[in-house]
Amino acid sequence: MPELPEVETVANSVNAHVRGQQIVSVWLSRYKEPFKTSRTEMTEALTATRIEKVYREGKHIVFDLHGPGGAARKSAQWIVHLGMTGRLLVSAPEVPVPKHTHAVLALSGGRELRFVDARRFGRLALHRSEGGAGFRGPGREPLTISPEDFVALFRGRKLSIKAALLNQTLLHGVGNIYADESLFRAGIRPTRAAGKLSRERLLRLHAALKEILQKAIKLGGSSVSDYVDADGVAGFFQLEHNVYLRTGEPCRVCGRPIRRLVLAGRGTHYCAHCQK
DNA sequence: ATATGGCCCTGGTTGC
DNA sequence: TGCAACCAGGGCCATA
Repeated sequence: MPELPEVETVANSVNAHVRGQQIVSVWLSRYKEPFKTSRTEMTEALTATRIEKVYREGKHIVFDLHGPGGAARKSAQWIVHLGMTGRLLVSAPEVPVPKHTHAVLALSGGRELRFVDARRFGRLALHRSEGGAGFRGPGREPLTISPEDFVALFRGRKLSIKAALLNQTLLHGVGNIYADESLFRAGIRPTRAAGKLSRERLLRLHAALKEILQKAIKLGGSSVSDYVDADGVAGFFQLEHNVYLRTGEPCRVCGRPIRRLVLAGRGTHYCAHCQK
C-alpha cells in the first residue's frame, strides 16, 4: 500500500513527466468516489491550467496549478490520495485505458496522466489556497520533525505505539509497513502504550523510522500488492522487510518465527524476542 | 479530548 | 477445476 516512500516516488516520477505542461482536457469517471470535490468543479478548475510542480505532503500528492493564460496567481491545487490501490500513470494516448480508471488528464506534451484505483479508497480533491497557503497534511512530517517534537507527540497517550504511528493527525505518511518495520528496528513491541515509552526508546524509534523511510525512498518504495510509479516501475524495499508480511518466517536477527496480531484493525508483525 | 470499531470496495487467496 | 466465501486495509465517521 502506498505510504510515504511510495507516494514520494510517485510524486517525483509524475513531476518529472508533467511539470510545466498544460492540462488540455479532463475526463472523470461517473462514480461518487473517489471525488471529494464535485466532478464539474474539478473539471473546470483543472482544464487549461498549467502544472507548476508535483510534490508529496504526507500521503497526499499535490499538484500546484497556475490559471489559464498566466493571468491568475496560484489559484488551486489538485490533491491526489492513492488510498490502497491508487495509481498515477503517465501514458501515451494509444495505450489502452486500464479498468478502474477514474481520471484522465490530457497534457500539452501529448501524453495522458491517468488515475486508476480498483478499490476506490483513493481520493481526488481540489484545494483552494487562501492567501497563498498551500495544502497541508493533517500531521507532522516524519522526515523533518525534530527529535524533541517527536517525543512530545506521544506524551500522555494511552493507545499502542503501533496505533499512534498510524494516526495521521500525529505523524502523517507512516502506514502499516513502515510502522511495523520501524518498531522492529527500534526493538519496540507494537503493543506498548505510546505514552509509557521512555524518551530514549522514542528517540530510537524516531531515528529508526527516518532511516527506514530514507532507505525505502532510495529503493523506490515497497511493491507489495500492485504498487508502481508513474512509469509502471516497481520498487525494491519489500526485499528489505524484516517483519512485514513475514508471519511464521524466521527473524533475520534471532531466527525465531515472526508473529502476527491485529492492532488498530491492522495486521501487525513483530519478533517477540527482538522487540520488548 | 481521546480512543475504538465498523464501513467502504475489489482482487487475490483459500477452501470445499 | 470451478466457484463462493473470506480477507486485506487508509481514512472517515459514529460511538463510548
